[in-house]
Amino acid sequence: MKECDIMSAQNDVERCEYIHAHDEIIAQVNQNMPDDEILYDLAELFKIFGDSTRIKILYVLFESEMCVCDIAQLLNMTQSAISHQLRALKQSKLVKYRREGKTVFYSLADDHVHTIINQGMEHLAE
Amino acid sequence: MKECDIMSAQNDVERCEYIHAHDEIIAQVNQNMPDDEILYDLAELFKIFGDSTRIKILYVLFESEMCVCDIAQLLNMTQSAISHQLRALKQSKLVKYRREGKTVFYSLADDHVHTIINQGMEHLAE
DNA sequence: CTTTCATATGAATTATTGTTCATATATTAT
DNA sequence: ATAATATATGAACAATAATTCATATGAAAG
Repeated sequence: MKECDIMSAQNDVERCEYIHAHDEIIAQVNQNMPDDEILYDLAELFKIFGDSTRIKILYVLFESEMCVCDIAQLLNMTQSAISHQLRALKQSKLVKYRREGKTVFYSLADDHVHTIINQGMEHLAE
Repeated sequence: MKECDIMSAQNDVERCEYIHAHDEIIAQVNQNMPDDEILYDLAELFKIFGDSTRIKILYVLFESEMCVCDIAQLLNMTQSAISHQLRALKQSKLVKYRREGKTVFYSLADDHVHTIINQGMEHLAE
């Protein structure tokens, strides 16, 4: 398969008879749609909020910074499970941590977490 | 295994020697933590945002209501894939729809979608 | 330096999820 | 009725992800 065939194959989607969206709208979509890479990252970020264990961890951290073991006990889960999830939260920069001897204290990284979760809650409440 | 064993087994989590969180904090966490069912629903909601195809659909709908086929063409995906994802968005009440003959037009349900996505974008930008 | 405690991590397993394919439903036109 | 078009949906498959288990790392104490 030649390169140009790959490109044209990409455009070989089923088409409906009438396109309802006007050219103006299509132009606006193309203009305002962020790059694929950014949209991918955005989805990855929301994926992090899409697990009840991580949501619970964030709720715990709303109250105070806390060490891994305390979080595990509060949520009645294993240290390993919590540690794995904290890693995900850390990689998304939703939590930060500081070490104090053997203990590692985690806390919320910034205020977007609050806003995002609150908006989610509001949406559910409707 | 007796019932009471199941109950007590639940509390048989590894414990660290020192609990750092003070009683006051633990009480606050227990008080402010929503019910498990709500936290589960919240995670389910964010799961919907956690897929780039659905994010793209939402971005398209930022511009205008649109029919399934137009969305499929704009995103260069099959009608079936888009329809499946629209169902997920519909079930989470993130989009609504109206029928006009053979065509079904989808649009954003409320403004939480904007806020949530914007906050996500802001977080990424930091 | 060895032991102990808190945390992190790799591998395996199980569960979930997105897309495709085939087909069903719904609406309009012939 | 029948055909044609737009959308929806069930089943299968492939890809991801959460938890567990075993073990590694890192820090403090003996």
